[in-house]
Amino acid sequence: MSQRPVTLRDVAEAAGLHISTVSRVLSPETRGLVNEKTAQRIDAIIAELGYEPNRVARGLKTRRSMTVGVLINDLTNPVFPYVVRGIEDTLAKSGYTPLVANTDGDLDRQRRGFDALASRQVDGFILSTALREDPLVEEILDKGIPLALVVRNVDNHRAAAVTSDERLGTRLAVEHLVELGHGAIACVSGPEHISTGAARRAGFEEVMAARGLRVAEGLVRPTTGFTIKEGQRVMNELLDGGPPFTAVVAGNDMLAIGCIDALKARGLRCPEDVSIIGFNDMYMAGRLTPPLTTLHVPYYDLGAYAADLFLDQLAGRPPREITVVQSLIVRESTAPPPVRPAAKRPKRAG
Amino acid sequence: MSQRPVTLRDVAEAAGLHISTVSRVLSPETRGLVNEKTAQRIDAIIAELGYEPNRVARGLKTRRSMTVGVLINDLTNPVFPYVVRGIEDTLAKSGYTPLVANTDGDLDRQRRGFDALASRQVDGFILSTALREDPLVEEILDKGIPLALVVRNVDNHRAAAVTSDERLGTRLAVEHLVELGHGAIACVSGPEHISTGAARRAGFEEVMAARGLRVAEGLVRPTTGFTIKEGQRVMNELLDGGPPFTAVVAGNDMLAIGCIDALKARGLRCPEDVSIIGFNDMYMAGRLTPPLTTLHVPYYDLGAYAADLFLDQLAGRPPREITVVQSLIVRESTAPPPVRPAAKRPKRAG
DNA sequence: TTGAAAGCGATACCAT
DNA sequence: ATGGTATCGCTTTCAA
Repeated sequence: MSQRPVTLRDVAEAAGLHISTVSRVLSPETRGLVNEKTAQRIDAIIAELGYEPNRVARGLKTRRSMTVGVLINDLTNPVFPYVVRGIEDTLAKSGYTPLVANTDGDLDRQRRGFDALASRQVDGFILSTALREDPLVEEILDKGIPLALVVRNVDNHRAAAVTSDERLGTRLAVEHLVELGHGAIACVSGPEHISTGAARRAGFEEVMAARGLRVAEGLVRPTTGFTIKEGQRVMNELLDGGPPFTAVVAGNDMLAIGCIDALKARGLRCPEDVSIIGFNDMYMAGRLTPPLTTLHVPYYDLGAYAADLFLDQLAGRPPREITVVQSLIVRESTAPPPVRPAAKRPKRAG
Repeated sequence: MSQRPVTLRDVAEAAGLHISTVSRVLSPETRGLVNEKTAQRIDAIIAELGYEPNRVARGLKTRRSMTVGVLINDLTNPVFPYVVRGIEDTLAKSGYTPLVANTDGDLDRQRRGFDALASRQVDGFILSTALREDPLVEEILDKGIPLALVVRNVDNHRAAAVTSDERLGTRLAVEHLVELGHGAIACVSGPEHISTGAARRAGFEEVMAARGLRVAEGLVRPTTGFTIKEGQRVMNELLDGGPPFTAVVAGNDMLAIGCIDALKARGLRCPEDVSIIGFNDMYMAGRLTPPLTTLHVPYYDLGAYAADLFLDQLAGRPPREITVVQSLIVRESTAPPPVRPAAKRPKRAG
């Protein structure tokens, strides 16, 4: 800001009152202490002068910055902006502002982001970056700093967290495929050190077992990241060497896209030869080729609830966990299996 | 933060020195004033105690919060996260942190966002929300607050701004279509009160004129928003009543998608019946059906440059403008025109 | 080279 | 109901 902004002192002088009286008017809790008439007079002067409280100065005294540090893996991954919006909108209702930093899933960047935000005196953190075992989460918890996890959870469940029901999602996914007639289903499941990856894989195995469906050795393939490239790589492995299958449950939409790419590269078609189902229902998923069948995850709500959990802790309430439902969105990447079981490891097309 | 954090005073006491000496060590400019030996001793103690400066307190004194308010139309629009990342990465190098708020293109929300950030003592603003005539921009400028515009510019060019070369983009778009053999080209151009919308429309008309191509009355259609819905609406109008055309330059990818939707709804095909080209090369544009021919805009760079311009002003340098190039990405939504000129307003399919 | 003290803008406790 | 004053954590000018 450039022009010297108007301060409490300016208002006090204009009102011919002491600065502390003016201060009292500002806060709802203390406003009752001052004569209603003078209070209103001060209100008028504040409006006239266009006074805006300096929240930084206030924070220095109250030890509350009214800001929340938000660490996000990657804002350019289209699901996270929804999380951030949910956080932002909910926080705003309580006068809080999120400070968002990207980590790129990089520990160094995460550290720097954390430090930068901490030195800005954020009142706590919301993280979408948790690993199943996460030193940063432990550190924050140990320091007694308010924390809410969103999307990804830690294994020890020490922290407040909002996640979506992966069990439900995988069940819906598998049942959908089974209903279409699939029996040999593969799982390209995402990183094992991240709760969503592990939960989707575990859920898959559980549900398959519960339905009495055998999962052939080698049909469950974790990846090293939720990326198109990993989807391609693992799908190629599956097609090259694994047992036959007619459908795959992918750990998220990016992996699903990668799987489809790998299929296409060999002249195989989705869903005619192999059905593929993803997770996230990410932006434009319904407009891809083919439109993706996927599990919708309400990311905005995840963010909103995470903000709630965060605010809860500031109010002294104990941490708790919230789980939101996933819902199946059937589009065109899934269909009945081919009559002659597909994906019989054809040689590379051409 | 919960545990009482270690302060400068703690460090000073531990060192048996005065707080101001310790303070001097912290800042590169004043560090020279203190005995190198004691400076190093203080460094050690700082490390040992895990002292982190309280930037809020520092800001109160220096009147620099080292934060920048960033107002974004809509973070869930996949181009803006790239802008934000560019801003964030560049700002970080100078120790600045962006505070991001969404406006939803809503004036009220914009005001609230601005106020919230201003009261947090941001050192200035970066806006992606500018209208061609924008009261908020004027206000910020009039107050002498550092400001950089990104993506969208104001007509009076008073502010520092980073935009992409719409003229170049439209030229590339039109030339591409002309080379394919199109002559009757429509323009679904986006809102006129936003610089990108207006510039793309103006560029279109200019380039068409320069190539000696007549644009039939009614083939240039501004929209009220950069949305799929608007694309559909206007494309329907075009197909219902306008003169014949074989291609359309859409104001952005969302509009292009809407156009394609409208086409499909009538049993018309893109690109066989009508070629469509968009702007932005947004996330997944290459994986839509059909993959979109579009103008790539380097949004990350736009954000990075905007941060540079912002920092420039803090350093007292005068505002300037930067323009970055757009590049044509040819995919599958454009093709030679049909032999029998398409889009002859067929009755609604069915 | 280091110490002392004022002050950034606000809050909150103690007095009156 | 209002005023006075210390203080939050740090920077910075002035002294020593």
